[in-house]
Amino acid sequence: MHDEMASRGGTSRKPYHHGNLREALIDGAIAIIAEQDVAAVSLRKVARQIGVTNAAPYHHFENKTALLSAVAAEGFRTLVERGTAAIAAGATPREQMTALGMAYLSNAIEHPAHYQVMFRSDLHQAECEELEAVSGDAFGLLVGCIDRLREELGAQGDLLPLTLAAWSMVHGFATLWTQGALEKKTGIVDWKPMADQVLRMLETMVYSELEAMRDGA
Amino acid sequence: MHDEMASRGGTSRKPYHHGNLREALIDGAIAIIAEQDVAAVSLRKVARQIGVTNAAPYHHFENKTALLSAVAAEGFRTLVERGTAAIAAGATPREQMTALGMAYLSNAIEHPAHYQVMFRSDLHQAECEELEAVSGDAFGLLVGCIDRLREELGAQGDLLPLTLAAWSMVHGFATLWTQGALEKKTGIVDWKPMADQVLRMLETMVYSELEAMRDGA
DNA sequence: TTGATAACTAATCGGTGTCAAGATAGTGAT
DNA sequence: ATCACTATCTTGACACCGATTAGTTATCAA
Repeated sequence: MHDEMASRGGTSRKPYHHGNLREALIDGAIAIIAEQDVAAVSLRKVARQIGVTNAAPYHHFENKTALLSAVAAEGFRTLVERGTAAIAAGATPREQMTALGMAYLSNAIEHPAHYQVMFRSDLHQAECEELEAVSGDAFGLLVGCIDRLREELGAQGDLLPLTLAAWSMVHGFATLWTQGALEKKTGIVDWKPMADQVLRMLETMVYSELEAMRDGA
Repeated sequence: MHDEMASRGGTSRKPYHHGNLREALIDGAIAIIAEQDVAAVSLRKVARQIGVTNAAPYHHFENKTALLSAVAAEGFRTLVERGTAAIAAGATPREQMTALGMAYLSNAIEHPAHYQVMFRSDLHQAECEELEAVSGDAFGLLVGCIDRLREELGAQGDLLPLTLAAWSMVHGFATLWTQGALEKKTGIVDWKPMADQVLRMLETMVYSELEAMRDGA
C-alpha cells in the first residue's frame, strides 16, 4: 500500500497513518475473542493494542457493533470454507450432509467465543449486508445438501421445515456445548462421540422425512 | 415483614430500608429485560427505578452476574412450571413429550430476552447452586419424558445421546428464532406452524431411535 | 505546489461496575 | 428502656467504556 517508514528519516518511528487499521482492528478483536471472550472486547482495548488512540477505530467502523459484525462475517466466511471443503470430500449426498454437520460442529466448538459472536444478533449492526450475505451462503450449503438428498430419493414438496429442523439440531448442540450446558449436565468432556451419535440420528430423521415425502402426501 | 411507614410520623416518606429490595431488584431486572434487552440492564438503572442508590444492590447480590443468575433461575422456574403442567395434561408419553417441547418453545419465544439470560453462561455467576438446581430440574423433565417412552416401547440402553439430540433440536429452534435468524432467512413470521412440523419430526426421530434400541444392537 | 480529503489525535461527555467509609434502622439481650 | 450488634442503605470515589467534537497530520490528485 504505502511505505510505513516514510516520515522522520532514519530511525523507525510510528507512522501517523497505520496503513491497514481496519483489518488490524478485526484481527485484534478476533484475537481477544479467541483468548478471552466477547465481553473482553472493547474498542479502546483493541485500539490500544494496535497502538492508536480511542477514536481511531471510528474512522473505519461506525460503532462497536459494526466491528463485531465484521468479526461475525469473518467467522461465517471460514465456516463456508470448511463446509464447502467437507461437502467436496463427500462421495454421496448422505456423506456430504454428515460431513457438513461435523464441519459446523468442529468450527463452533473449536472457536466457541467466535461462534457466539456469529449468532448474537444483539452484537450485530442492523442490516449489515456483508454479514447477511455470507451467513446466507452458509445456510445455502445446508439447503444444497438437503436438496441433493431429496433428488437422490425422488421426493418432492416443501423442504423448508426439514431444513430448519436439521439446522436447529446441529446449531442447538453447538450452542449448548459452547455454553457449557451439556458438559455441566452430563459430565461428558469429549464432544465428538456424542456429536457422532447426534449426526447419525439427524441422518435417520432426514431420510425418514424425505421418504415420507416420496411415498404419500 | 415490618411497617414501611414507620418513620417521620404522618406524611409518607421513603423509608430508609426498602424492606424487600432483593426481590424488587430481580423483578426490576426482569421488567427491563422484557421491555428491552439484557444489554439494557444495569445495576444502577434497576436501583434508580426502585428508588435506591448505586451501591444498595451490593448488599443483596455479590455482583451483576449474581443478580442475572437469579433472573435466569426465575426463568427456569417458570419453565419447569409450564413444562410440568404440559406433561400432566398429556395422556400418552408421546403426547407428553410433544407438549413439553411446545411448552419449551412457547416459553422461549414469548420471552425471548429472558430466555437468552437463562442460557448465556457469561451472564451467570460461576457455580450458582440455585441456578444449577432449577436448570437441572428442567432437564429432568425431558429425561423423564424420554424414559417413559423407552418404557412404553420396551427399549433398553443409554438414553443420553437421544436426550441430547432432542434437547438440541428444540433448543436450537428456540435460539435461532429468538435471535431472528429464522425469520430473516425464511421470511416466516409465524413460528407455530413451523414449530409443529419440527416437533413432529422430533417425535419420529425419538421413536425410530427407541425402536432400534429395542430390536437389535 | 496546492487544495482536498482521508486518517489519526486530544479532550470531553454521560454512563457503567465496583468498592470503601459512613449513616441509619431494626433486633435481641440485659 | 437502654445498649450493643448487625443488616441495610447512602455518599463519594475509581477506572473503564462507547461515542462525539474539534483540530492535526499525511496522502494524493490536479
